[in-house]
Amino acid sequence: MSHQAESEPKQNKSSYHHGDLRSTLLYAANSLLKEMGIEGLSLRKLADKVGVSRTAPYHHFKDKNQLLCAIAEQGFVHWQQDAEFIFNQDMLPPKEKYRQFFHGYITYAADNPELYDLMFGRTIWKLNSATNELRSVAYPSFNYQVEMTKKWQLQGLMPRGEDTLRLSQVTWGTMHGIARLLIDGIYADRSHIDEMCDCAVNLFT
Amino acid sequence: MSHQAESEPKQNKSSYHHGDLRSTLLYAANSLLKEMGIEGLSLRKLADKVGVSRTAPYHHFKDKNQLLCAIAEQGFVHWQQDAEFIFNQDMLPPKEKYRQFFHGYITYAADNPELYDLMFGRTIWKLNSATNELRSVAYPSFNYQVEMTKKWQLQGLMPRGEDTLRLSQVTWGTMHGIARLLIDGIYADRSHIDEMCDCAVNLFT
DNA sequence: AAGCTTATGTTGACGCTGTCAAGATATCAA
DNA sequence: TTGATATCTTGACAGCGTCAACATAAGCTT
Repeated sequence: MSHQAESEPKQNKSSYHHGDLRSTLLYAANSLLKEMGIEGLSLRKLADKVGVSRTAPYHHFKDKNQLLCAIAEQGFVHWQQDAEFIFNQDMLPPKEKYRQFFHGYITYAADNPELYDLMFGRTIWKLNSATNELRSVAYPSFNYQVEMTKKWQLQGLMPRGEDTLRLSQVTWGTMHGIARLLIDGIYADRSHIDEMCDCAVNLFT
Repeated sequence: MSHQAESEPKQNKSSYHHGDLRSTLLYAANSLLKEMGIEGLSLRKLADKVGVSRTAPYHHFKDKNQLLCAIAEQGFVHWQQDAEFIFNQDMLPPKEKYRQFFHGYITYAADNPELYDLMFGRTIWKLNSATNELRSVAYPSFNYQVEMTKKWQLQGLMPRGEDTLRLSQVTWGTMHGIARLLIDGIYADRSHIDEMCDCAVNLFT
C-alpha cells in the first residue's frame, strides 16, 4: 500500500543536456533522503549522484527549499492515496476502519521517517517556507481528515459534543505525536505500535 | 512559573582566561537559540557574541552536539520544576489538576518553541546523540509522568483498563503532537490552545 | 537554412559552517 | 622555581548553499 519509488527516469539523449533532469533529481533526492536524512541531503551530493554539475539543479528548483517542498508534495499525494484506500473499504465497521486509519498513519510515518519529517517537520513549516504547490496538497489532506471526523461524529463513533475542528486537531495531534515519538526514537519504539494505536483508538471511540 | 533566564554570569578577571566561560556560553547560547532557532545557532556566532575566539568553546564542550545537549538538559530541569509545582497543588480536584498539567505543558512548549524543539526534536534523539547527562534528566521526566498516570488511573480519572505505559505514551503523545503542531505552525495556532487542551482533557478523563 | 531567443548546462567564487592541529598564555601543584 | 595542565589563540580544511558569468543545445521565426 506504500508507493515510494516512482518508475526509474529515462536516459539522457545528448551528453550536455540531460533531458529529464527535474524528475531525475526528485527521484535521486528521495533515495538520498532515505539514506542520509534531511540534514544529509545536500544539493552538491545530489548533483554528484545524478552526474551533473553542482548548480544544474538551480535551473529546476529555485533553491534547496523548493526541492524539499517538491519531495514533501509527493509524500502528501502518496499518503492521501493510502488514506482514501482505507476510507473506501466500505465493508468494515466504523471503529475497525478508524483503527486501520490510525494504524496506517503511524505505519506510513514509521516506514518513511525522513519523508514524514519533511512533510510535517519544522524545516518547511517553521518559517512559512512552504511553496504554494505544497500547500495546495497539504491543506486538503488535513481537511479530508476533518471531513472524516465529522462523519465519525455523526455515526456516533466519536463524541458529538465536541467541536469538529478541535476534535480533529486533537486526534490528528495524537497520531502526529505518536509518529514523532516513534521516528525520533523517544520513549517508544516500533514494537509498541499496535498496542499504542489500540489504546488511542479505545480512548477516542 | 517559567524560569528560562538564569542569573547573568560573572565578569572575567584576566583578559586572556575568561574564568567562567562554560556557563557564560550556556547563557548566551540560550538567548541565541531563542533569537535564531537551532539552525541559526552556530558555534562561531556564539563565540563571537561572548567575545571569545571561534574554538574556545571546544575546551568546554566536545562538539556542538554536547552544547545542544547541555541546553536541553537545563530545559528538562526547568520543565520538571513546573510540572512538580502543578502536581503539588493539592487543593485542586484531580481533573482540574490534569487540565492544568496539560495546559502547562503546551504553554511551556509554546513559550519556548526552540528549546522545546531541542529537548524533544530529532536533532538530538534521531541518531542517539544524547549525552548521558541529558538522558539522566530526560528519562526520569517521562517516568514521572508514567507515575502520575498510574495515580490518575487509581483515582478513577483515567480508564483503569488500559496498560499504564501505553496510556502514558498516548496521552503524552497527544501533548507532544499538539505542541509540535503549534510550534511548527501547522494547522493550529496559539489562539486555539485553550480549546484544544480542553477537548483533549475531556476525551481522556 | 539562418539567425535570435530561451532553456539548460558549466566553472569560479564568496561567505558561512564545524572542527582539527599547533602554538601562546595563564594557573596550579611539586 | 619549575614543569604540567587548563585554557585560549590563529591557521587551515572540507563541506555547504548560492550567485555571477559563460557555454551549449533546442526551438521558433523568418
